[in-house]
Amino acid sequence: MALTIGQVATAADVNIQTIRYYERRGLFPTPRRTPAGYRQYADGAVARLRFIKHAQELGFSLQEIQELLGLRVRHGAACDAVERKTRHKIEVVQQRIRDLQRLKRTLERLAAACTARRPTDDCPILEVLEDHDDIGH
Amino acid sequence: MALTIGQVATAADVNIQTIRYYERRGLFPTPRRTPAGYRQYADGAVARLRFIKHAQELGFSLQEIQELLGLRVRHGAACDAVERKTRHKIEVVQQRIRDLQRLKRTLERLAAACTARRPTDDCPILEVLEDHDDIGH
DNA sequence: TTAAACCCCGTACCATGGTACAGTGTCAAG
DNA sequence: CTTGACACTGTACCATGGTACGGGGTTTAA
Repeated sequence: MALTIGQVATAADVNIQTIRYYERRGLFPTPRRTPAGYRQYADGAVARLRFIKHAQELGFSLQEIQELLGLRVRHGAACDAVERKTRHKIEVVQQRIRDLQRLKRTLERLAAACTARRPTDDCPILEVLEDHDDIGH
Repeated sequence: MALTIGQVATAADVNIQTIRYYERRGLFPTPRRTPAGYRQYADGAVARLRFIKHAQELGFSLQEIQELLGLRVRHGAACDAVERKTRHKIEVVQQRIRDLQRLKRTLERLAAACTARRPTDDCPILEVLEDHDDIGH
């Protein structure tokens, strides 16, 4: 069951142009074509697009996403490299989570101060930086 | 102790042009000027820049950062609005944390499969995504 | 008092991640 | 056998977040 680019675009809720753009960028495999030159996709294409969208929302660039998608286990080959990349990504993600948690705590303190009608510093959000500066970059 | 734009830029490790760009965008307060028109900054400017850089790494746009920096409690007035905004930001941050935690689990599963040297199907990341897709937006 | 090093402003340019448009070809229903 | 919806390519354009450049004034230290 081959899908046209339009069907894939609709299913994944992206623009047709975006799919072609990804193809040009190398994020998307070049699909088979009909004799007339129409692209033909399998169902997996939709999942791939959804993955890309999701990873983008999480702050990964297309370049990084391309790397993520490239991490596949091919019969033992290059498995070490794949694992190293993955573990590095995990570190980065973990650090981002920690930072966001710190920001959340700061915001919660601010909200609490607000409820108590206690005036805050000029810019309480900057507190998030205390003892924080050069961790993890 | 007033700092020149160049000193601030060096201390915060950003480009001078970037500071002026932030000023134009309204992210950065317009500083006092010397008679010759040179910008004069206080120490706080460096912290502010570092916060901006940091928040960007966490995936906030300059627009969002501007909103974050604007959150403060001013003698009772407009307190409700600030609290509402702050709680909304907390939601946003919490959702981002959840998304990243899910991604981390995904990556961990991939790394584990890799360690086991069990060659999986074409794209293990996609597989793990199947039960991942439309949660939480 | 002059050269280096800094600052000013305005404008142009860059990368990323798309999105639109023009001109053309294809397919399927009436 | 035509009309409308869709596809193709190529190129131009958009927003965001900067960065560089040109043409000028200022400060500082030899």
